[in-house]
Amino acid sequence: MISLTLPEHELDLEATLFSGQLFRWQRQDDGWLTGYVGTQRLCLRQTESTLELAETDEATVRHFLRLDELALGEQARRWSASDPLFASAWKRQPGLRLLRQDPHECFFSFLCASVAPIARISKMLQAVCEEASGEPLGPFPSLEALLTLRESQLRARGLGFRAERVVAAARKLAEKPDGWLDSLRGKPLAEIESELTPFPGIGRKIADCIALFSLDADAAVPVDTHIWRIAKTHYAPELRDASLTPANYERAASAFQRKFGPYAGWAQQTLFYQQAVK
DNA sequence: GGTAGACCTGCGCCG
DNA sequence: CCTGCCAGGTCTACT
Repeated sequence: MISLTLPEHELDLEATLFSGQLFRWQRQDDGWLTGYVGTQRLCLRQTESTLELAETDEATVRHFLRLDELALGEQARRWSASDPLFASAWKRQPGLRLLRQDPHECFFSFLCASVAPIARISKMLQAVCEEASGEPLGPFPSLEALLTLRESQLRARGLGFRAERVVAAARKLAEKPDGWLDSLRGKPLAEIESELTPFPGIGRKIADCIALFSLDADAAVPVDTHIWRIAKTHYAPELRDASLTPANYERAASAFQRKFGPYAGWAQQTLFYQQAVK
């Protein structure tokens, strides 16, 4: 087993894993948390400023948690100094990081996420895994396995109108070259959005979730109903009586990006958490 | 460019 | 116990 010591407020593992970025991690006995990044199983536990790893190599964990890429504590101090709303959200819940997920799982996770609470998203994804691979809690099924799924089968498992989208999106993804989704990592956000939104069931919000949570687009701000409300009341008051049209989505996201800069997506996650999860 | 409806379902929630 | 509404949106048909 490996132990890492982290600076204070650099990571709150539990809050991070259950902040609605991903939906299939499990709480085990003794405080261990387990989940997959691609086919690799991770087993993590945090006690105060110590992070313990089991069954897992350190490099994989650092890459997944993005530990060496952003000194979150310092960044949060600067954001707190310039914004009272962020300051209060961070004070209540420091250490909320963004993770680097497997784009494949992230793609299908957020395809299932529209108008569903987190508990239901988890349940739907577990059903998808069980139907495609027989293992509800195993690694996320490959595209080949997902291609065997039928809409009727997924509807019977509670996916609702998302069932058709999952089947159609998998088919469309299969037409792309191998590794296409991974190759989007690091591309400009606008390019990622224009590549993803043609997929059935993927609009701008879900494209931004995939970009932010798995493709390193740190400035992406997925404007859901909660972030929209925060934008209207705090960062873009001129939108107070507006509705969430595509043009206003852009204005809201831009307001966050002006306020928080190239890592606006990270700030957004802390604000979102206070509003929607906790 | 913007508005209105439809679309599945729930260890759901409130009255 | 039951109706009605809401939940991390997207898409389509209209104005």
